[in-house]
Amino acid sequence: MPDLLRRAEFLLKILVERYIAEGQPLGSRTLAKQSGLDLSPATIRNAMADLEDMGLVKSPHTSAGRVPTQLGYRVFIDSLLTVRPLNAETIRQVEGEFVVGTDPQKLVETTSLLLSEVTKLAGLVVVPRREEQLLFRQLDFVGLSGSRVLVILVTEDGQVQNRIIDTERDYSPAELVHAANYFNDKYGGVAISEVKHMLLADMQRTTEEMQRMMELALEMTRKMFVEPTDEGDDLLVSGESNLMDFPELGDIQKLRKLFDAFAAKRDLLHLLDRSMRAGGVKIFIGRESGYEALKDCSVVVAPYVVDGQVVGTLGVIGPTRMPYEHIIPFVDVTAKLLGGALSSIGR
Amino acid sequence: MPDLLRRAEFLLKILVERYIAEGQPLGSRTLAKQSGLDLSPATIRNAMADLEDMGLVKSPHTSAGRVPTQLGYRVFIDSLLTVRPLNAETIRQVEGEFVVGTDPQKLVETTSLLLSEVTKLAGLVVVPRREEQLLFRQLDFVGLSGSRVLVILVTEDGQVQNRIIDTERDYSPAELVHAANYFNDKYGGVAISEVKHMLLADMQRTTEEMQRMMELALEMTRKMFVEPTDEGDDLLVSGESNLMDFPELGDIQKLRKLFDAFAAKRDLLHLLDRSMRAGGVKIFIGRESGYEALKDCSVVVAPYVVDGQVVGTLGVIGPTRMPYEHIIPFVDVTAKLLGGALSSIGR
DNA sequence: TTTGGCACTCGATCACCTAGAGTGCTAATC
DNA sequence: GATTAGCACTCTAGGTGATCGAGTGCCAAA
Repeated sequence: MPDLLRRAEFLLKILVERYIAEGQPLGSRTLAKQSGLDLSPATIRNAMADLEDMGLVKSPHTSAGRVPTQLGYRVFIDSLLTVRPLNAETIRQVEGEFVVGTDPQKLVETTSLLLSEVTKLAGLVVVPRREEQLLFRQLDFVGLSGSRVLVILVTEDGQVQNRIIDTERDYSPAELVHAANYFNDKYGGVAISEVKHMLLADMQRTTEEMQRMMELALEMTRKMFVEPTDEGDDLLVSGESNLMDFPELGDIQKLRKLFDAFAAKRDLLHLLDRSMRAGGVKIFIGRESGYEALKDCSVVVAPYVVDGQVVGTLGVIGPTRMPYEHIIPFVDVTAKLLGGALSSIGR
Repeated sequence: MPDLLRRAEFLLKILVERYIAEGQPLGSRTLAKQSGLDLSPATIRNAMADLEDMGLVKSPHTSAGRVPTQLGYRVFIDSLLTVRPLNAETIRQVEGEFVVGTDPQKLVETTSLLLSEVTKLAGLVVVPRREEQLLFRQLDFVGLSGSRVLVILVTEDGQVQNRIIDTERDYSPAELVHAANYFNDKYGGVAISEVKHMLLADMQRTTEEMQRMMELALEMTRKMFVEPTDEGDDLLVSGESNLMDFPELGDIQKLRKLFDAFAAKRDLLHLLDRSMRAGGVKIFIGRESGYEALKDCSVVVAPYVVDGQVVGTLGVIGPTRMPYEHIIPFVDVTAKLLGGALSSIGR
């Protein structure tokens, strides 16, 4: 009976759409009107009972109409959702934010803000620190007091990282310059992960053939590259407070959990990392994310591509009841625009 | 009647202390017991009526006892508070967090976290970007694609700032190195504000005597130094979600305003900047801060001193009803410890 | 298969009451 | 003159019960 199934689906679609728009449980009477199907409320009731049996809708209590379940949202998004293309106005406006050649850090911050401001949800951007994919460009050593040295690492895409390390003895400025030169000549343009390996290999070699310069450079860089950096990718969240406006998250306890998750970042990062592989927009509804704190939230994310490489993901987080038909295309184009703006910064 | 005044003060002290501890309005009966004064509730009632006339306490409603007003807190803090010295245990534990010679950025992040974790309030640290006080150390130019150049600025205290600028033409790597050397020789060790002035002066001079190198260095650095950086000082907030646990801030609307203030940073920065001048701990109670969003909060801040210079402030923000006797000394020593750890990083 | 009808359930709202905490005032007491 | 006991009063919190309306489930008729 594909016809009946069709109708049930159609009703589910209407129900989810209306619920997303109004936030109120839908009763059979209103649904009968909204559907435009010229069916009596009683018929709708039967259909709703079926949907409830399938686990797609549920009622908060006996006399309160139906709301979509997590599964209901899933079906809605997977096969019923009609995505609205973004209006040209918005696109143009958003494009203006992505000035090619801006400092990558700034760009990423702007993007996160943009996401949250346009959607009125919380914006997420994963800032890639994936050393594997970064190309080494140049290193600088700056001597500080007490045999400490500031190491500045520049990658091909214009990112700058710095770290203070302790060395075993004092080095003269000239020594530092020489060491940096030596290092830059040897490793310029090599992938950072590769630099690590080469470094380790060099250290294995017999020390007699090791020039003093080499030795120095090694000491400097060992801590920079080889010792574990506590920070992997970083997560940028903005507009968290937007989430306080949604009555379904109005419970302070829930909010507290959610905000703690933002502060901890770890779980969220893991979630977003998982969606790097997938091309295009990915959506986690409620518990699908696997994190208790997000059980009443949906996460809409898309990976972004820089110079042909997927380097990170971005998206938004909000209540399960969010206007997916607008959010999805918006996250999609934002990912494309950010990727575009970040590409071609290197040489 | 200094005796009567004394007693009123004493009662205010007891009242504030109990209220901070319990969070419940205090009635005359309980206060009579707690005070240990062997007075009947009726007498206490008279005294409370006086305190109310002075604007130091108020009752939320007719049958609910008294709570301190903003002014009441002020008087309490200014003249009645007995500050508890930190216990040695805590001090040692906290000292362990401040490893001298750590990357300043990391240090400041740790401090903010520490503040929020120990106090269970929100931690605040102003990260100084006051160029006036920074000494120029070294500059690097890294050529990127499309006649863009990455400028890396290192200050004497080991901070690194970087910025991408557009140049008028392509420069060769050799040119960039020369320009950097030229610049570093000329300005090394000079205060950044001074560098700005010298730069402007140099630009005024007749161009004929201007070497090509000079011209190049100028173009590079003009944007870095002279054009307004949008970011002044930066504010680091952590543990915001701690504030959600306080019933007096339980109103979602209030929280929303507060969190927006954290995100905007501007007002908070201004507030904290104001307290830089004052030596030692400064406290803003409720509306004293001048910001509507903070009307139910108190801010406890202290400036921190690096190498004899006040460079920033740090502190906590929480509900007006917070345990000042612990918070105040804790903010105080944290400021001292951070200052100490940041000192002597340069050479 | 659809529909009208009907009994039923449940939440929200309101009026109403009561208990308890605390006050302010007055008159008596130390 | 300060302190206190006593008392009438006020206000909130919490509970009860009634009512209303929305919505359901099910059955029998169309």
